Amino acid sequence: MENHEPVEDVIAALGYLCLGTRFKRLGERLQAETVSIVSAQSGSVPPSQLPFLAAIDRLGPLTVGEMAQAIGITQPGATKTLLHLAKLGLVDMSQSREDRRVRVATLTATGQDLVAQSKASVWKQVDAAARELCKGLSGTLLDQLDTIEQRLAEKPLREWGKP
Amino acid sequence: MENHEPVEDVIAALGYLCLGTRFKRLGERLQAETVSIVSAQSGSVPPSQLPFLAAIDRLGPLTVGEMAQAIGITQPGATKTLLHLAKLGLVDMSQSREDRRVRVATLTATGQDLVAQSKASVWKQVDAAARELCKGLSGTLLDQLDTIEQRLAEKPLREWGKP
DNA sequence: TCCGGTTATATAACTGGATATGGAAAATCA
DNA sequence: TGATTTTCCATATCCAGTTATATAACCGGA
Repeated sequence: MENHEPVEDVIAALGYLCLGTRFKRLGERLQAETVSIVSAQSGSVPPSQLPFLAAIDRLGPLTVGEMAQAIGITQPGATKTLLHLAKLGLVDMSQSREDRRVRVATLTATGQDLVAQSKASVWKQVDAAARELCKGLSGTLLDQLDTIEQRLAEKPLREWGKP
Repeated sequence: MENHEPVEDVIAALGYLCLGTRFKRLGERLQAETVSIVSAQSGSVPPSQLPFLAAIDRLGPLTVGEMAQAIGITQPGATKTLLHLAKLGLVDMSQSREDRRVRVATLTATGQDLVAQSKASVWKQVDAAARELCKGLSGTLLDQLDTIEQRLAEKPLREWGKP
C-alpha cells in the first residue's frame, strides 16, 4: 500500500477568506453529529427540523411567515418543512379564519409529546455537549474554530458533556 | 397596514442547542453576501467553488480524493464540482498515467488567470471584510456570534473592511 | 495467471436550503 | 365601489452537499 500523506485543510488554511465556508462546514458537521445523539432516541426528527417544533413550543402557534423569521430561513423553506411536519402528524396547519391567506402551525398532541420528551432528554444532552465543546475557548475567532474542530477530532459530539 | 411585531430569533435564543444550525445559517449568509462582492467582478464562480481553485493554486494539482480532503467534503461532492469546473474550462481533469483510476485536477490557463486576478482583488476584499467583521469580538462564542450577526445587520459584508 | 480484496472515481437518489414566480386574499385609494 | 397594489403562501427549479452503490483499476497470493 502506498503511503499517502494527509492533505492540508485548505479551508482552515485560508482563514478569513473562507470564513463562510468554514462556518457552514462546521455547522453541518455539528448537525450530522447531533443526528447520532438524536437518533438514539426513537421516533424523532432530523435536527434541521427540530427548531420548527421548538419555535412553536417557545412562541406558540406561528404563521408560515413568522416561522421563517423565527428560524431565519426563507418563506418557501418554511412552507416545505412545515408541510412535511404536518404530513408526519407533528404539526397542524390550519387556515386562519380572520385572514384566509395565512396558515397557522400548531403542535399536535403527538408533536407536543415529542417536544416534551425531547426537552427532557435529547435536547438537554445536545445542549450540554455543545456547551462543553465550546468551554474555555480563547484567541481569535479562527483560533476558536480550530479548537472546536480539534476537539471534535478527539472525540465525537455525543461524548462531550457527559454526566 | 397591520403592525407586526418582529418574531424572536429562535435559533439564537436556544443557544447551544442549535449551535450547528446557527453556524450553518451564518456560513450560508456569509457566502451569500460574498456573492455580491464576487459577482461585481466579471467571469467568476460562486464562493462555494472558490476553494477548489484556491486549493489547486495552493497545493498544486490534486486528485479527486485529495481535493475532497482539502475542502473537507465527501468524494462525490468533490467529483461533481470538479466536473463542473472542468466544463467551465477552469480546471483540467486528466487521467493519471501511473494509476489510471485516479484523475488529477489542474488549473487551465483560464483558471490560473481567474485565480491570479481574484487573488489580487476580490479575495483581498473578502478577506479584509471578514477580518474586520470579526475584529475585537469578546465574550462567549455565542456572544461573538450575536455580535457578528448584529454587525451584519448594521451593514452588509461588502461594506466592511473598506480601505 | 486468475481470483478476491481494496482503492479511486462516478452515478443515483435524497435533503435542505435558495431564488423566481404565480395565485388568492386583503388593503388601499381614486 | 371598483381597480390597483400589497401581502401571504405555494409551487417549480436549482444548487451544493449527503449516503449508498456501481464500475474500473490495481495489488497480492495460491
